[in-house]
Amino acid sequence: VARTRKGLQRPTVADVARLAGVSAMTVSRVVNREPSVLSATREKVQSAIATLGYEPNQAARALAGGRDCRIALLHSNPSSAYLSELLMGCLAEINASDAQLTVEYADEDTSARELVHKLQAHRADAVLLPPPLCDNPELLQEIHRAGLLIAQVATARPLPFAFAVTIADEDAARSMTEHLVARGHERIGFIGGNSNQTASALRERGYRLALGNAGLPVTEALIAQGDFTYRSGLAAAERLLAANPRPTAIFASNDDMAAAAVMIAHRHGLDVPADISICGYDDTAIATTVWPELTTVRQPIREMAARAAQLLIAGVDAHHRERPVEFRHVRLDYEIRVRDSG
Amino acid sequence: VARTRKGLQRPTVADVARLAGVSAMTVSRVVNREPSVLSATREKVQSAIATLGYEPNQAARALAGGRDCRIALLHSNPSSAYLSELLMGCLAEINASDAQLTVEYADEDTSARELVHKLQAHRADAVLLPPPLCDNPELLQEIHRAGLLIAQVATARPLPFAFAVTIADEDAARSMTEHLVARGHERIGFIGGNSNQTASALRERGYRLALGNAGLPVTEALIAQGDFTYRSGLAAAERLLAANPRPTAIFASNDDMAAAAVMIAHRHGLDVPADISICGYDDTAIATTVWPELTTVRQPIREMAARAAQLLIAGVDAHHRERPVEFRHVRLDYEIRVRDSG
DNA sequence: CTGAAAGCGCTTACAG
DNA sequence: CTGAAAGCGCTTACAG
Repeated sequence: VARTRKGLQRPTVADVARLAGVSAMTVSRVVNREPSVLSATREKVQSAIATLGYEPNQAARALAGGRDCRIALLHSNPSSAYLSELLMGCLAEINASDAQLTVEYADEDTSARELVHKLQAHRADAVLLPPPLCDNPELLQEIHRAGLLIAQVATARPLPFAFAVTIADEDAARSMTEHLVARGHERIGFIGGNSNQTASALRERGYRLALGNAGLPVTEALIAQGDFTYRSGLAAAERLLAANPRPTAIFASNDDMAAAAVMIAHRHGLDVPADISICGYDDTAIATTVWPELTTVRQPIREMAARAAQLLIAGVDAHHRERPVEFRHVRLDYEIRVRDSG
Repeated sequence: VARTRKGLQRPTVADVARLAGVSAMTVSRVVNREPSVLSATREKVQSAIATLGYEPNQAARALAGGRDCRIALLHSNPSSAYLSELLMGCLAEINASDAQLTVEYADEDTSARELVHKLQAHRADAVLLPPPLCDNPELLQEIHRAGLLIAQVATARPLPFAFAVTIADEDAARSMTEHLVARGHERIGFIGGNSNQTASALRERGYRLALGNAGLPVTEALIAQGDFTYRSGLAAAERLLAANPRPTAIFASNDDMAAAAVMIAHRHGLDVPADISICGYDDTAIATTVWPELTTVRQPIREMAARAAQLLIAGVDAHHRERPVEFRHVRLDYEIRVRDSG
């Protein structure tokens, strides 16, 4: 005869079982979507769940199930817009299961060893890596050797021993360039991203491809190197505007650099987009806070993070049950978001 | 004789108890820092914990303790920099305890009722509210009536039935203005924040106070209204620069508007800070991504969120144990960060 | 396809 | 100040 230790009791499996006229086991099976339940039984249970407003107790599930999944989000310093999207995506997925999220910061000069130690100190089972960390082979190796599961987000070089969630960067960059071509631009500048991220090369390749397909020349004076920071976009845009004749459009490899290009254009007395079109990449918050708002490639960062977290959680579970882990590489859709800047 | 269901067993209270020669209960007491344990006993236990590398299982604690603390971060749309700081602060604190974090978005026109329903659907026990939601009396009332605990972050109007974590906004704004005065500025423009946030008025008051203290006139033409968005900063800065004579410094009520002011200054061909000094407020990521980097008031958003989460967790626990909840209002320190913009 | 029993690792409520 | 017992709400492993 159980005594009540808590004030406001929530319904439990036992309550649901009683109401549905089945055992607790069966309730558990329905909740966990096991296929072996007769649909008649399933329905009785589901209606009992609905009428009681039953919600499984995650702590009990974790304890009984012997799971305990901690996933770490390891970031160096993506823009805060990127980071908050990553966080929101992870949290949504993590809350649905009974996992825990920890966030770790990786300094430029933190060694792979140190990072792995930090992860282990926090008892992480798996690690979600956004760029540029997802492209650091040494770090990936070290984490893998430590027995942690890995999910690479937005990498161009998915590893055979890691999950990966990407978009088709080359296609996206090609589409964006084609959009500018379709608007009549023939001198289209390009600001490249940091070469330590594999996606950078893909974006440039897409740009070059589109020009080639359109029969336009690829002019090296119209290609400037940036490193994804606003600051680098400033310098790169200056260089591009110094070209003679100057470009009538600039496609930057991310929104921060595109925003910087807008600023430089304004300082040169140019109207955007009347005098020059400027497009970005990512569709982070800055794309809609600057004026004019940026035409950009929407990369579904939040969804990508959610998917990555989901893969990791399932992977940890499989690992736990000593089942083989299948490292899937998932590709999500991008979108061209046309706004006022070009 | 327990059979092993898991592969890699971590040490449990039983293991620690055995090694320390005490009961599991005593281990639990030590872990929970109960004062009633003899220090000799405590030390034996602690050394056993250390040698085994014991870490309590949060799921088991939550289950046995009958707790189950869910805290919701309810945001409308602070800048993503602000949001990611909030998230990081919450996560740090939440992970330390066995709470869960859910993030909810509140649209402009979501009614207080709907929001409360959403919170209840997610079984939130407590809500952390950043501006401007923390200043919405109707929403606060409704949440309170629903029996959820509230923590207001960065409000100027802490409620008697809510936790609050703030900085001294008026003092901070006064200090920043004094800094500009000390640099010899006599015509200092001000860009105000959205009047739906109580902190906005405090910042303006600090600005006016500093001018008064310095014997400088308060010129209404040098005060422009913004709403904390980059866009509004653009317009406000234009207005200020139209004043004759124009200001030699502008103090904006947040970094986004300060960054916008920098952009407008540049468009007017003005050098920052040679021709005009520009200062911000918050010290979010944009302060160091724009060029020149912004002199600003550092508001420790992450720490504020962490503290708020901590108060909420303790509050939920107290509530659970039917102990009285004491609504503390905590004030953290701000800092003037002098950089290149002014 | 469904169920009775045992156990996950901790804490509560009692004793002493 | 410390401990033996029971229980938190669920799932595993085994039967049938």
